[in-house]
Amino acid sequence: MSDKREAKRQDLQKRLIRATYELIHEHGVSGLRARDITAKAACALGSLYTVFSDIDDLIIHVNSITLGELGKALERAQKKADNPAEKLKAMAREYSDFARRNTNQWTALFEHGIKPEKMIPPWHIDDQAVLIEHIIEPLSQIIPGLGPEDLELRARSYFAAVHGIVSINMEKRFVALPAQRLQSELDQFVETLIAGSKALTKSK
Amino acid sequence: MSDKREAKRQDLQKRLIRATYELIHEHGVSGLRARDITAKAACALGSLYTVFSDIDDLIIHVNSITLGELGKALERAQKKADNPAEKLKAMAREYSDFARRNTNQWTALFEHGIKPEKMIPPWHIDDQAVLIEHIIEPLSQIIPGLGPEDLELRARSYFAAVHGIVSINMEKRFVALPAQRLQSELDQFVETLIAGSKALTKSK
DNA sequence: GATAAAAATGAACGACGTTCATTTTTCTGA
DNA sequence: TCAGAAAAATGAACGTCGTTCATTTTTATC
Repeated sequence: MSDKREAKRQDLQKRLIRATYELIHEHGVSGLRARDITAKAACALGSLYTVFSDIDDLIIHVNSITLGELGKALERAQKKADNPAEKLKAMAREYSDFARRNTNQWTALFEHGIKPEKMIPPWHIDDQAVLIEHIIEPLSQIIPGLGPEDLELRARSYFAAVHGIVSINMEKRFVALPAQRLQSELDQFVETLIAGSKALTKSK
Repeated sequence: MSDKREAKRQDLQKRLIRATYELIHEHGVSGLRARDITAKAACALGSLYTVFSDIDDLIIHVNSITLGELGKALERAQKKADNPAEKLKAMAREYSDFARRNTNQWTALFEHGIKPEKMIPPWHIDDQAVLIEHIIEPLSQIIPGLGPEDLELRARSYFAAVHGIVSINMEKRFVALPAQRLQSELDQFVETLIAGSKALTKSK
């Protein structure tokens, strides 16, 4: 058996990621401490650095898990609806709901101040595709005749717009809308976007 | 003269804010150190805490200055255009340009992870009104017959949407669009929003 | 099972924000 | 004008934290 080492290594990784996930879930990313993580993972302080380069590295792994969960939630929401416009509205609603249900994880994912000097690993950037991929198909039905790369760009912008509305309501800046009000505002917003898209493609 | 104390106090405040402003402008908020601030302000380390409660307190003051600058920029952009739709587009463009020109300040303003436990002072929340106030009037011409509070909410959402698009392009998440491409995407986006607003108000 | 290689450990380091005992400056009133 | 009180400035010291590293423990090889 030559892979007991690898097995232990992977187990340690898993325990550290799980511990970080739980600490972020419960207490948020801002109070995250290396000593708490290693205590929860039942390993020594230094062990963290034999498996991850950084605490940020660990946070990024948790963020990828969060992206996976968010992707599943968006996919489910979209599958329930049966026409493109309803799919987009359902996803916007689910996005805001997910942020409300998992505020700490969501904050870690989007508001964790990245140190500008070091790069985000490519695999994590790939994991962010879930934010957009379920938008593309319904959008293509609403705006037919758009090339694949224009379509993806448009999907990005629409995601970013919804994200902006949700995130401004999650932060303390401005007054936070009650959940009910935010949802109707989002509905209205997506409808406006769809109506505008249709109007402009027709006139062109 | 009984106010020499007050004068010195205010001078110290000004020097600390100016020093923080310059350090953020040059090196960004992430590398900000109390020792650098006080060195630049030519005072002792401890003096910072006789005038501000925190480094965060100081950052908030700088953020309010940035909001003022941003507000002026948006106002100028809006004044140059001569119809509501062009005003909104000009402001979206200027918003993205401002973020590009003053990336470090902009990041400090919007992405500085706020410690969730302590409150943002009311005067700083008030200062954020500049982000919205120049949107309201043009928007009211595009969507007539909307009550003042609905109008303000709508303006907030539209600002947040543009902010979302800009901020996703400023961060490393997803690929950053070239400035040119972002501007045309923003133009397109604002036009879509306007067309959609008009279409929906007409049909209702 | 002896030896070498790899990994785990936690004490120690360095950087930082904040505090606090001490010194310096300012104010008061005779 | 000056003595004494009040306020403010000072920077050394403290505590917390992320990260490193010499040492110990575990695993692989023959």
